[in-house]
Amino acid sequence: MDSGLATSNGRESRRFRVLLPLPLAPYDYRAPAEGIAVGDIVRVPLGRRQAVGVVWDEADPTAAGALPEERIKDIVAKVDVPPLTTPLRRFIEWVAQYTLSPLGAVLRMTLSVPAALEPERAHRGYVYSGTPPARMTPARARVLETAAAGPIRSKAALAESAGASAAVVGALIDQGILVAVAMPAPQASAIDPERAGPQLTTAQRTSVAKLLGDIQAGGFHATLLEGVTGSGKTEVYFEVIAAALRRGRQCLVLVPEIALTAQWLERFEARFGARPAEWHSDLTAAQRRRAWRAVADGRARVVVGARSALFLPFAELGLIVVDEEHESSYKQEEGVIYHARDMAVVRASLGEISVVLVSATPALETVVNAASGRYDRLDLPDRHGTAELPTIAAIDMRNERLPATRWISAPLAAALAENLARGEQSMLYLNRRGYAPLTLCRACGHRLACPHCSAWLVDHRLLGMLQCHHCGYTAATPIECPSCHARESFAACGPGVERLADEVAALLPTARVAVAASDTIDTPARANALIERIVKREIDIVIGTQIVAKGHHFPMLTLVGVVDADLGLSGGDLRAAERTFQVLVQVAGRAGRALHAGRVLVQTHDPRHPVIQALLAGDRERFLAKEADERELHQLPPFGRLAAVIVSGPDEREAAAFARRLAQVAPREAAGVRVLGPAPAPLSLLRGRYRFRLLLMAERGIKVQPIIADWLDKAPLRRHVRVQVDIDPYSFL
DNA sequence: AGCACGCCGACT
DNA sequence: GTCGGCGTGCTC
Repeated sequence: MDSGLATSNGRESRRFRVLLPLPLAPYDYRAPAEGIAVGDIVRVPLGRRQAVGVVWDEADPTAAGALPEERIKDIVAKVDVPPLTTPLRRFIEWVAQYTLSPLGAVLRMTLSVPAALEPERAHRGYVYSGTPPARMTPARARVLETAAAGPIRSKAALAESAGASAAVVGALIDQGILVAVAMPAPQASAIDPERAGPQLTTAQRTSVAKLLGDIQAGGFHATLLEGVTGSGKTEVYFEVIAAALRRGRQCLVLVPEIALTAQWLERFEARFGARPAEWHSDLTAAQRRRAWRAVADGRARVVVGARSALFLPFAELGLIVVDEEHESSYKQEEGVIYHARDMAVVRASLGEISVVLVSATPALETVVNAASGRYDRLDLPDRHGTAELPTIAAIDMRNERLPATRWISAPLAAALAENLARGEQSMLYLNRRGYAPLTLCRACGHRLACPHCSAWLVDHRLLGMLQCHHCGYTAATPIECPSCHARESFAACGPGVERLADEVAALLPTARVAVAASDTIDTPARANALIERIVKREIDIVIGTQIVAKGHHFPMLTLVGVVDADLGLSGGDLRAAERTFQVLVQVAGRAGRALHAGRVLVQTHDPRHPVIQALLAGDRERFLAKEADERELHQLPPFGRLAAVIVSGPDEREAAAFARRLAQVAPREAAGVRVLGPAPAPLSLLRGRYRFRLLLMAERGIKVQPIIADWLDKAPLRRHVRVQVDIDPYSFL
């Protein structure tokens, strides 16, 4: 097609659709006949400002509704960054249509670092010109000495190593005593795939051979790599990474929680001689900028990152690994709502590359996909020979009759005491942060709730405040009851890990106790420090939330107590049983193996529950089979499709009215689709917005996105009311 | 997302 | 009389 146009200056030009990282459709811009291509990142005028966008495709100026030439503006400039690859652009389109999000909103996840698109500031170092300053001071002397002697340093580094302020260095620069020279960009340490890997077991070699075959053959391959902790899954996928690197491709390793990857990074460095690039929310602005650019221009050969790393602009991605693929933190719950594991498979498919899903307890969806042949499946048996699972026993809490302020049963307390006497370590697992999940007034029964959410405020005594776990609202504990004004009338209800620590201290005063929850173990350094203390046996009892469930194995940890196995089994979440089973298996896996047999005690009010039964029997296959039957019977994922439509607004009645309006125009059942609701969402008030949920259930083969799009078109939005679509919802909160 | 325009309350 | 609150609408 000839899209050449005559412009005012008589030269040929072309018209492109440019996608901006905004919730807008692509806009048309004019470009010179040469020099701009699809995929390029460009700066364009937008209103009275400029924006950066991506040349998405060629525009057709003759199409119906096309803007007249005089309304089209010129592309200002090409940004000096490699263009987005075709697979990435197709991926962005795919995610947008799948999640029913505006294309630009998805692009925004790729162009997430505006600063990385600015021209790279030359790294400048400063050297001594040889001319001493008119006035010499001790600080100046130190700076000049440092500048003359050592390697070329930046302004900040010079000040730091000379023990002078930046102002001293700045003055010397201004006077021309120190002169700027270009510094070579800091060289990324080279990841070396040729270093010798560890000796592999026969089972590992078999798995490696299959995965290397996929890499060599090229094209899309999805593989589930399954095996318990210690079976050597990581070594297997490290070999696959090495193979992809040798073929000149970049690799992406997705991990659920970056705070816990310290050990992983060490293992990676031991294998490849250098660290991978990291991508997660805790990066500083400068780190983020550097990482984005390194990924885009191909210097970052391996990236380990949280789910958002999936949208990074890889220049030549050749392999994706999704570690702990069953983890629910792969589900993004805000903005563009997506599941990073599933989108990783899509990304691999569009890029025609391999994806490896890794887990000791794979998600039911993944197991079903493997069984149906969509994914290949590799199994690693326990490398320690016979799978020596710890002995698991249930404690029936209905027989224990504990007072309302105690949660550790007599048998568990006895086991803890015994372990302490033997000098062995124990772990208590309770998935509840803080001291107590609820605070109420003894005088009038008033419960302290979050003003913005329908949730109780959690008492955090270590932080000395009340906190809402849904919106982060914090408040001091009031002195008097806001309802009846009684003083000192508050009672803490229920246990959190902090309160459990008090109970342990009362039961076993000599025990050294550590509490591990995401609010105290929030950085890799802190996680490391705790692990160190446990390994050095400075701690007798670790009390933790699910952050203790995975990762390190402690040989002297021989007892795990699951304080409340029923927590999480209730609550109407279709994956509750599955998740509880997974975390219980992982927690149980912490219990020692080497010299000492591990023991797991599970406190439950429902020892007959299939999850508890399957856990006691150590029979995951049976559990999964039962769970699959159950879901198939009810046409639930992965045997049917679900989508949630969440209506929210600051006015409860307006939001409810709109939700009812949506229900009135809901698609008919005849299409193989059913709509339930609206019902108040389980967190009916979140961050000051009232929320109502409609649930769409469809048969497996039905494409729900066009149905939902048509549906939402029938009910024009009212102001202040917002509609969110969650395809394949996980959390029902 | 910005950034304008626009229409109602407390102040140099 | 203005400064400024954020509601509404537009950007090729």
